[in-house]
Amino acid sequence: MHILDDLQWRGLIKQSTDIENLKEHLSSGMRTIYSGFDPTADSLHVGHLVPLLMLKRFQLAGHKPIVLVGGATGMIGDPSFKATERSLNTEKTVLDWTKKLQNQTSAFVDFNCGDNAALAVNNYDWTKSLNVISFLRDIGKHFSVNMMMNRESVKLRLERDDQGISFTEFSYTLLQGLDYKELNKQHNCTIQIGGSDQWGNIMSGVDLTRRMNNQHVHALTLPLVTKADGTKFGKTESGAVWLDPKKTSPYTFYQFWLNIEDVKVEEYLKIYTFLSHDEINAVMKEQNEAPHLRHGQKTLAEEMTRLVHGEEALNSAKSITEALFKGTLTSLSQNDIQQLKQDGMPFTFLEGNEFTLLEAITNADIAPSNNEARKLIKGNAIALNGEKITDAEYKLSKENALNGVHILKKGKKHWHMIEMES
RNA sequence: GGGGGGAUGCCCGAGUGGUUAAAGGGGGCAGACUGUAAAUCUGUUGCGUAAGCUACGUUGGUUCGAAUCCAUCUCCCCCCA
Repeated sequence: MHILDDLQWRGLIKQSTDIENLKEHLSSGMRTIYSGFDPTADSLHVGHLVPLLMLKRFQLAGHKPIVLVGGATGMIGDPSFKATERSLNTEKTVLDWTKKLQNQTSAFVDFNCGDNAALAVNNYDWTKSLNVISFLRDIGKHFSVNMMMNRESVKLRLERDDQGISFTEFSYTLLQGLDYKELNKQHNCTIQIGGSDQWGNIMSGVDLTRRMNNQHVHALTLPLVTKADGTKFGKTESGAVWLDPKKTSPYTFYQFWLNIEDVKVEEYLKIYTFLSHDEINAVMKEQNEAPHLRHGQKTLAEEMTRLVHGEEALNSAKSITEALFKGTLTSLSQNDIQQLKQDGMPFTFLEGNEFTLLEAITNADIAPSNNEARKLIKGNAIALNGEKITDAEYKLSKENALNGVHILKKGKKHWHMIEMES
């Protein structure tokens, strides 16, 4: 099967330059393909995973991926579809984040497989020595401001009467355009992929490469992944779902996928996993026959957790899930509890040997204030060691603990372990 | 350089001297139903047990009383040059 047909089946193609041409281009040799990631935070999140895994898909199909981390573009800020101007991060921050993203991205493609081994680059390398005059003369001359202003991606910023756009952000697309042109020159890169919001920036590169390198290169964008309600995918109540286990624990990560809405399971299996068509069809057959068993969600959660955090972390995540949602808390052994703690269940140690429920909740940061904690307790939202408690003054001590700890549950699925002095 | 508009709670947004901890919507959280799903319905959403305290860009002022009036500063937007 041609890689493009597979991608099409997975719903991974949104827009592209002449698709027949691109298909032929991919069939007729090993191609070099790139995608860029700007350091806008100290970790990637599940949204970044789509293009990153796409690079991997191309690598598996025999092509050579380049993972670009935007040390330079990250200094400027991409205005595409952003409603407001962003404040600039300091040079030190960007540098720090750049390093972190470089480490993260390298886990998803193979840098050691011969001819089509992946390459990691940083656009800071070819922009740092650029001087203003040559940038404006050599690069800037190829861009029409009229055209740039017509871009859908900056329309919001040009039309809203309470928002503007700085020259800094407006110029962003020139830098990204330059990246493509450079990678084409240095590595004969002929395909760039990115989210559909990147179409404009990618086209800047396609145009610039044609003008400066006299090369016709390709562009391919991926659809924006959304939730069932149409909003952006990858957010939970506590923010983005990060790939960094220190920011989003493997257990939380696993749970995130396990909680996917039914109507989205098939879509995400196709977009995010490397399961074959047959495997996905088989999973969905089971899912549709018995949706309440959530075989689809389970498969998705397993595949993703294994991919991002590894087999061991997956097993931990599964065992916590098992203990919390299947068994009864009172049956947990001392060992199980140690395991839960190790596997990343939120944990707080309290100094003292007796606390009211209210104190325990606020001290463990389960609620931001006493007021909030009271509301939760009154609202029947708190369970202690498996039993609902509605008395804020209920006393927690060593005596009524489970093997030395208290396990608090807020709502349906937020757990917290509390240990106190003996 | 000149002229005009604006800054309100997580976000959008109403409010133009007291009944405003601040309408409405979104989002969040929680409850019911369920399958750790979706949809729906309900409650809640500054801090404080409470009295009360702190809040409407900054600082100061007018007033018995200000998010609302005046001055100042900061920032943003639009138009003209």
